Amino acid sequence: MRIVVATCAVDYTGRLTAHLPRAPRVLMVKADGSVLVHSDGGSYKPLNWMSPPATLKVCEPDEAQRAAGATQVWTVSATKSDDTLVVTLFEVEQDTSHELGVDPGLVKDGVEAHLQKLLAEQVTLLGEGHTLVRREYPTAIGPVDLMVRTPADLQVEHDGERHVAVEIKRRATIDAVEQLTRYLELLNRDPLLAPVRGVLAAQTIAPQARTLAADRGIDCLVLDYDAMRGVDDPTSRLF
Amino acid sequence: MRIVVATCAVDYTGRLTAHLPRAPRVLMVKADGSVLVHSDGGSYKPLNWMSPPATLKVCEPDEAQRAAGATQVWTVSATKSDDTLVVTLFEVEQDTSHELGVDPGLVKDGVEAHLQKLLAEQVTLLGEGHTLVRREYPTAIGPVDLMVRTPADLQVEHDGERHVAVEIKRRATIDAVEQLTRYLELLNRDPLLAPVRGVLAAQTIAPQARTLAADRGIDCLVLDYDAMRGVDDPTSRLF
DNA sequence: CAGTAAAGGTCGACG
DNA sequence: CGTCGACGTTTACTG
Repeated sequence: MRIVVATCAVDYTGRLTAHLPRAPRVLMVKADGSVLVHSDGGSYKPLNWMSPPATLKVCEPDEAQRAAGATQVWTVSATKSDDTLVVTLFEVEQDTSHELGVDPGLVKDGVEAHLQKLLAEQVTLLGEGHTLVRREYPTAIGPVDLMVRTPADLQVEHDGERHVAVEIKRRATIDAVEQLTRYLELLNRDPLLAPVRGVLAAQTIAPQARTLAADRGIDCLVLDYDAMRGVDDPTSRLF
Repeated sequence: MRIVVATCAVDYTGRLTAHLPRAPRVLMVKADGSVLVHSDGGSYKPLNWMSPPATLKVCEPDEAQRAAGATQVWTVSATKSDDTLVVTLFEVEQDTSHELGVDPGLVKDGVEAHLQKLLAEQVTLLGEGHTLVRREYPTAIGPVDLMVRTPADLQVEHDGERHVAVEIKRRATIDAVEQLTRYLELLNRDPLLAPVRGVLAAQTIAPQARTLAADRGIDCLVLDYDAMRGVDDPTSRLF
């Protein structure tokens, strides 16, 4: 990993063209040749970058560039496409290299997977007496997030419904409704399951998704992640 | 901007929980308190990060952490949420700070999209007094790049024309003329818009396209990308 | 390797 | 300020 702090101008050509005027910035060159151009603000996304795999070639500035004060010109080329990033360096404040080695990697606990696990444990959020059949219930077109059994005493109320198929999202959009619709069509052909009700469960549900769901007879369930996590284990989430 | 190269372990708690085991990494602390944790591979996305606005608090390591070799503990807290990033530092190889100032900002966009944006801002290139109705003006068959209003005093000159529909291309071919023709046919049925003039705007216009456009009563406008970009920000182009 | 869904998405436009 | 949609999306997973 090479870290350069310098005044620079950057030009990117690829899917689009982009230009960064001359200003002080931080450049990171990773072991695979990828390059990141960061400023002192914004979020984690660099102002400009080159994705790996890529190769960096350092050139001497030409006459005009040298006249403008340029000291180095980097040409970063993508290996698989013809994307190029040209970095013209002026005053270089720092230029250091470090051997980091391969990172052991991130251990993370996802959101949708976690919501699925929590709702599987708190399946009565779908209604008193409901019981989990299984998570990732397999169908020909993919697994349904949750398959749930409707208790006998509620089957009458719910027009004979015997099962509930649940699609879980962090943020539900129309796509989620379409997805669940496809599952329901398939599941309702299964005499061992039908009739199957559909429930779209999410932390937030887009208005259009809600409308489409209503139109399709699919129920919506808004999930309170923090509350569900709290029920799960109030002490487990200090760190 | 503070840049630290150090062996560290990272714990994130927020929408999800994530953990990075002890390893050498690069830490960037931006002026707004945001923090990026980078390894020597992957793409531009950090292994872990904290989005601005955030505050960084440096703590002394506790007994157990010190016993493990920790020298510093950073607690980065989001201002608006309760997300926290805890960075435990061990061997510190480098720790430098740099004053970068506010970045002049990125000039970016796909060429066609950029041309659209520029022409939207410099809509008087279509004629003095013209004003933008909107970009991506929606129609049943897709959005028109620009919808522009003809000033009242020019409507007479232009045979009562009230609006201009603009199709923008980097390089205009016959296809672009056909596309614009379809839009115009539709738009001219709208009593709130009609009569609508068509303008094909591009960096280069193929001779056949120019001929067909003339035949259809569509005007051609050659765009000077660099000049338009120069008007947009005359100081931004060193190269 | 390709296709698809998720992302602590991020970012910008629009109402 | 929230919502919506695109992104040089990137990333993870699955067949």
